[in-house]
Amino acid sequence: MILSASPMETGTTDHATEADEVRLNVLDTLVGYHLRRTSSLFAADFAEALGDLGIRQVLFGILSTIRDNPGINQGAAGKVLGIQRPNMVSLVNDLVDRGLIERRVARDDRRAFELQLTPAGAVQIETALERIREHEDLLLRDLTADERQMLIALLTRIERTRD
Amino acid sequence: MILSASPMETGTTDHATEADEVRLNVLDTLVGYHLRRTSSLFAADFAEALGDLGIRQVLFGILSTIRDNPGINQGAAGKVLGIQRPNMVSLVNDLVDRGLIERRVARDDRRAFELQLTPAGAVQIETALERIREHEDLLLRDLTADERQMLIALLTRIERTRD
DNA sequence: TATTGTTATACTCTATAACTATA
DNA sequence: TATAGTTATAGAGTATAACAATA
Repeated sequence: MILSASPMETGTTDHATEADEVRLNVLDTLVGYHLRRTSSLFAADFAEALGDLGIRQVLFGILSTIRDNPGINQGAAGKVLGIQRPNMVSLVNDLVDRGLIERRVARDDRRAFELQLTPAGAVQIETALERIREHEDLLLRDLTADERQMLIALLTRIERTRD
Repeated sequence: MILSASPMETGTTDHATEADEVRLNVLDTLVGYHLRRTSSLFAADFAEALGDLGIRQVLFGILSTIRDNPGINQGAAGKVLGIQRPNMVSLVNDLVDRGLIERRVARDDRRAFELQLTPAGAVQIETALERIREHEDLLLRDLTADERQMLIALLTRIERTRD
C-alpha cells in the first residue's frame, strides 16, 4: 500500500504503520531537510570512524585550521569555523590537555593566545585525515568525482551567500 | 597577507590573526564539513524565521510526516525521520499539548498510538510551510532552479546509499 | 570604550539502559 | 519473546550574559 501524496485526501482511514510505506512528500522538497539528514549521517559515521582517536568533527576543524594557519588566535579560529568564543575555551583546553596543540601568549597582544600544532598534533591530524578520506569515500561512493565536486561547489556557494 | 596553502611551509612565523586572511585548505575539500556548515546555517535561519510559531525543524518534520501519512504510529514516524523512540515522546507530547496533533490508541494494537493532525495543526503547518519556502528561497537565492534540484538529487542519493 | 579569553548557565539534540503494557 | 511507548539520564552542541585583563 502506497499512501496518497495529496493533502486533499487526508480524510482517508488508511494507516501507514510500516516504514516502507511512509512518504515524506513535503520534506523531500526541502533542501534544509536533506542537509539536516545528510549532515547527521556524516556526523554519525565520522564519530564511528574516528571515535577511537578522540577526534570529533569540531576538534578536527580546529586542528586543521591551526595547521593551515599556524599562530592563529583562538578567537579568529573560532570565527572562521563558526564556533562562538565561549565554546572555544573547553575545545582548545581539550586539545592542549591532550598535547595536540600549544597555546602561547601573543607577543603583540597579551590578551590573545597564538595556537600551534605540536609534533604529536601534526601526526594525529594526518592519521585523522586518512580516516576521514576513507569515511567520505564510503559515504559518497555512489557519486562520481564530478558530482562530488559539484556538490562541494553548490554548498560553498550557499555558505558564501551573504545578507 | 594570504597564508600559504602548503603544509610543508608551516615552519613559517607568519600569523593569521584576522578572519579575512584565514584559509580553510583541508576543510574546504571535505563534503562533511560543508554539510555541517550549511545545515547549521539552515537550522539557525529556520529558527529565526519560525521561532515565533514555536515550530522547530524536528517538529515540522513530525507534523508534515503525520499530514502526509495520517494515522501513522509514533514509532514509524520517528523511524522515517531518524528520531529514536525515546526522543519522540517529548516531541509528540509537545505537539499534543499545543493542540496541533491528536494521539489515539490504535484499534488493532493497543500498545500503539495513531497520530493525526488537528484542524489547528493543519492550519499551522500551512503557515509554517509558507515561511519555510521564503526562508529556503532566501538562503538559496544564488542557485538556479536547476541547481537547487541538482542539490536535492545529490543529497537524496547520499541518503539512499546503504551499507 | 572595545576586545580576548573566561566562567556560568541553559536549552536543544541525541543516545542508551531499563521499565510497562501489550502482542 | 518481541514490540510500542515511556522514564531517566548523560553527553554533545550551541547560545547568552557578565566578568577580568589588556588594548
